[in-house]
Amino acid sequence: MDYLKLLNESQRAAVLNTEGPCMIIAGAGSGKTRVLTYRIAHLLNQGVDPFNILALTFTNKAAKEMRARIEKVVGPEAKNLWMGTFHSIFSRILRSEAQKIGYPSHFTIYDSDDSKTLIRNIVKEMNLDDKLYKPNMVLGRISSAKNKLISVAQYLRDPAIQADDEAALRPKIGQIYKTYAERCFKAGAMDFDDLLFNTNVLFRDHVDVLNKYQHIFKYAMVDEYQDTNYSQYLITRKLSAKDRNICVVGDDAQSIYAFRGADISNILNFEKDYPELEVFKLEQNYRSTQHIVKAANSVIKNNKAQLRKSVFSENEEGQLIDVIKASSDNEEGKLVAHAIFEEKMNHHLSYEDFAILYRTNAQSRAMEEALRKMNIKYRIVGGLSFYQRKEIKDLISYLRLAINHNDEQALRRVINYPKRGIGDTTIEKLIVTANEMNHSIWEVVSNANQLVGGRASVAIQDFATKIKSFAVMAEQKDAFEAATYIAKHSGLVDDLYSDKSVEGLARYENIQELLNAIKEFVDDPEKEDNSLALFLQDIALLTDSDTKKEEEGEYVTMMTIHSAKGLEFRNVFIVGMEENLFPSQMMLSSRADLEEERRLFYVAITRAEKKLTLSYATSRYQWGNLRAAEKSRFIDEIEPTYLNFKFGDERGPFEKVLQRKTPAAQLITPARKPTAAPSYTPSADFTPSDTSNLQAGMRVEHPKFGFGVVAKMDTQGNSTKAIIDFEGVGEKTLLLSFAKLKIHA
DNA sequence: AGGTGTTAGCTTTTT
DNA sequence: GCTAACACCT
Repeated sequence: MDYLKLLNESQRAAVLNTEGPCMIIAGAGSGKTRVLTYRIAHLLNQGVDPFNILALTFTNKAAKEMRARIEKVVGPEAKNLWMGTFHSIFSRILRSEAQKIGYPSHFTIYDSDDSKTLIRNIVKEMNLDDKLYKPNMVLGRISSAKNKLISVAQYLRDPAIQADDEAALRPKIGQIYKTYAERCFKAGAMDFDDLLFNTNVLFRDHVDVLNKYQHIFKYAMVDEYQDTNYSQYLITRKLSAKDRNICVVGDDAQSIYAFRGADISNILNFEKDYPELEVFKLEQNYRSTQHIVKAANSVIKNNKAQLRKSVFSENEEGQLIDVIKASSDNEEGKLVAHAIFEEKMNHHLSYEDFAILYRTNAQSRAMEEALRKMNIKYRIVGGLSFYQRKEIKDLISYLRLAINHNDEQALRRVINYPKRGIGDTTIEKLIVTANEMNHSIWEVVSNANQLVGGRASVAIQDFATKIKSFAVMAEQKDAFEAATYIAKHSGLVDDLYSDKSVEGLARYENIQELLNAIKEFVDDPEKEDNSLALFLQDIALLTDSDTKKEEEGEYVTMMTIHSAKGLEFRNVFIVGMEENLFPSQMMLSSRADLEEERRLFYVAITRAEKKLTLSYATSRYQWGNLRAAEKSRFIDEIEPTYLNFKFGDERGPFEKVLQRKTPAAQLITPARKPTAAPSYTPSADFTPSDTSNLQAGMRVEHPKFGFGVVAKMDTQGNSTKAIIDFEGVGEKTLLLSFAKLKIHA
């Protein structure tokens, strides 16, 4: 196969330039993956050993695809490449070197749920205000510190950081970081950021290890380089310091992960680190029509911060970009569904040719409903992954605990599920004891006979024995046998099986599905290690898009724009083109944020090959409330010559209810204000009234919210809700059968 | 200790 | 419109 003939001049030059540092600036649709693929194939054909090539991607999917493509060119050799995400490659390396930095080789990887619960627990233990120290916020702060390689000690020492936290009225974040890190370490657990952070620690403190991997990775390639953070940048720099054969591929216009610590200056740093650098630019877009490419260019030129680059297309001019205006999110769904159906019929397409992209996962619902009504099959990428489901997490927690007894989050999850008489107070006690003695919780649990008195002691000892027996199974049997055994003997299967409700049945089936997945893993002939430990390692870094199997048949694909990066579809619909949604409200505060949002739009546009459609609605449900919406500024940034406006029903539900003289104030809930302390103190003699005859307009008193007026009553079946506008608090929806209300004449 | 129902808070995006 | 924590009851 003469792949060199399949490349244009600049692509070929990039492929042939295998020695020394190299940067490929690749515009959208310019054949970047193709270049990377052939570059690796070329290296292999020149006799480079696949074991000496490291290729880092951003998603498992991208890695898998690339490996498959290389395999087509060079054959099974491709299997031996070091190819994967930063997180998966370096967790693999960390496993084999774990002892050097004080971790067990079977360390657990905490997902963000684990991290957040742990932070929530710590905040509570430290008696801090959980309104101020929200897990998301605290974790974000810790995460960005780790991505910049700021250790706990440095964090506490740094006056600028401390001043920041104090100014934000959150001076204890450093302390939380400290406790969080200690607890993770004691639990033998690393979170996502630790995988990169600790890789840096490993390479910094163990030169021999660094040398070893420098020697292994003679050639390194990094895809989506614009999305790397400092921690990742430093890893690649260190690894390629010896041979300097590093090639990075990126497009600053598609940098959309700054929120996760990605730093565009890594590209600039790169030029400084390697003055002998060769730069290649891929500017011809082979994917999209001229209209689409030009529209994308007209959008991105509104950004100030960008590298010089001009993407062009020599494809057909193509159709104009349709803009659909709908009156509500439901109508938007309907119009999009119809448009898809028509396009498919008119052009004899498959549903596989269509993708619906949105800014937030929550937007998928309206689309789903509309597609279902039209009998159009769809598939959703992202959102809640299979491994995030409760019952799955429960079983996984048992498995994790069998492999790593110190895994605190797993232990807390299952120590009393199914119920075995170890209640909250007992668990509380265990934790306090563990913290006092500077032990992991497991150490307290497994020595319960000496450390814990009372009735619960026996239950705890039973639990410990059980876990130990699971560990034995995990060691002696393959993953499937061990997992099946654990599922049964933990009592989890019985518990689910006894629940005969529809949901209970679904949960039971999910457990079956997980066991099937483990069976598949065990049966894979290419795996030489079938252990449970390896299975857990494999799934810890999987995302939803990696999990879903390709189903039979034709499906419209739905996903967020972030997960669409790197993909292409013949017809693309970008929905929810509204102010405060896209661009997101949270990104309007700074120029940099807005520019990232604009790059995101650029990414979305350039996913389309032949036809692009944008849509927006003038009203939309958000958190169960109807809210007015406005056309996104991004639509106006596209040069109008490329646009074709279409309008749906001008008067949608929003306008209609408005005309039915319902006060607008009731329909449009203003953005949530910072909770102002209500100036109400309950009267001592508060006695609830009989509320069975409560009606709109009545004045009532609530022990917590104070005085208010009933705005609306809402009866559904046998439950009645009252929507009450409380003074100084705002609207609350209360279930009448439970709310304590006193009626004032 | 355990179960039930209530309520707050939330959504930006992902490894 | 959903989830996870909380409060109250048995």
